[in-house]
Amino acid sequence: MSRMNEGEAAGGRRRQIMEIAAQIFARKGYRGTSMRDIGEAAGVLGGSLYHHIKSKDALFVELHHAALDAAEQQIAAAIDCHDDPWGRLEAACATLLDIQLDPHSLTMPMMNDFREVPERVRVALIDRRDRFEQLFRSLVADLPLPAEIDRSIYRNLLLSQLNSAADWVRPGRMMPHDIAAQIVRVFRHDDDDPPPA
Amino acid sequence: MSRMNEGEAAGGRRRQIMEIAAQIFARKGYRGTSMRDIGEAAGVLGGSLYHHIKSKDALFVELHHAALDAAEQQIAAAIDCHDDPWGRLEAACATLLDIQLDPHSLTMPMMNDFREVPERVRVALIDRRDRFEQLFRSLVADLPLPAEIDRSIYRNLLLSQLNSAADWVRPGRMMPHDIAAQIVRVFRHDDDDPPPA
DNA sequence: CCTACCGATCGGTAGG
DNA sequence: CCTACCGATCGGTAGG
Repeated sequence: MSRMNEGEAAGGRRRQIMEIAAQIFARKGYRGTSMRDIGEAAGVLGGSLYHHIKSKDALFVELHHAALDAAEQQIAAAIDCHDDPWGRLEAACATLLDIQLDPHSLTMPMMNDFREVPERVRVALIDRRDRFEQLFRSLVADLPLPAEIDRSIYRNLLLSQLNSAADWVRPGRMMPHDIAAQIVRVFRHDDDDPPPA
Repeated sequence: MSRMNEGEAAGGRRRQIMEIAAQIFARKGYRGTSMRDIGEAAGVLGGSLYHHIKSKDALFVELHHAALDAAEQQIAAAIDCHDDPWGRLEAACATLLDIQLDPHSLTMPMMNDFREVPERVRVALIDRRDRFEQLFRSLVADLPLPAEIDRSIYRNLLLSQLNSAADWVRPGRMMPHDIAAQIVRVFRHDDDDPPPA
């Protein structure tokens, strides 16, 4: 029993640190977060963190990858509940917004500012994000869009929308699902009924 | 004549430094840009810049304000050429994208990452940006949108779209005006002809 | 997990 | 505009 507690404490400790780090990164950005900040929030000195992690870079990349892994799973599950292409898109948007706007989700909101991250970190982040975006590539491919809309631009517009939502949404004033519904309302254009004048 | 050259050199020197700083800030962000970086690009040591500027904070705020001033003027001029609300919106989008995507425009592209900037700087930036966004508030107010679209969300979606365009647009692959046209195509929803089934 | 420290870099200044 | 420097802070390490 005491051995389990020790093991749990050690294993849980690393995860705890990761979650704390994720929240501070999300709030203050990569450069704005010092190892001493993370240590303070975890109740230890900055140097002590290096028994659990290899470097600040590695910590950040690991967090980013874990966040996208979790997001992919949640979105895939949400999509499966719908058959129609617009319903699937709205489910994906709502799930992603849920993640981006939940302050407890210790997840990805740092997905954006690639500019303040070291070069080697940036290539790892971009590579992972590109794979993530494949999911939306197929969602957009299934939409019955009018021919004059470029699907590549359309997908980028939609994704940058979802990524930057955290910058302007006032928490509590509107639910993520309502915002997702509004986004889909704006992005919805059907090709099926061109009124034969 | 030599006195004019001296005066021009001194006045032009400050402007030259501002333009150089703007480009580096735009590329590497506030925290990622050191005064020594700016100095190097200007051909002087970092400390020497302080004869022209008061502080890094003040320099950044001044650049931000000047960029928004210029953008407001250009957009206002572009809008004046159009009478129909959608044409005015597209002209505004095209002008703003021109500015955001032009690497020579030494303008605002740092408008976003408010997170890596000191507190007092952030409030100054946000305050100025809010005034800038009034321009789009009136543009959106004039649109004949369907009733089920929330104009407040609509405006925020559009603005975050324009702000983040620089993150995904591959320079040279598509002209800013074409992208603006696509954006307006996606955002265009008319209320005028609800087909009486 | 702490103490004690490293080399590097930062924004900024004095004095010329 | 430079030299020479300041105090602060950074990521990270050795040794216990």
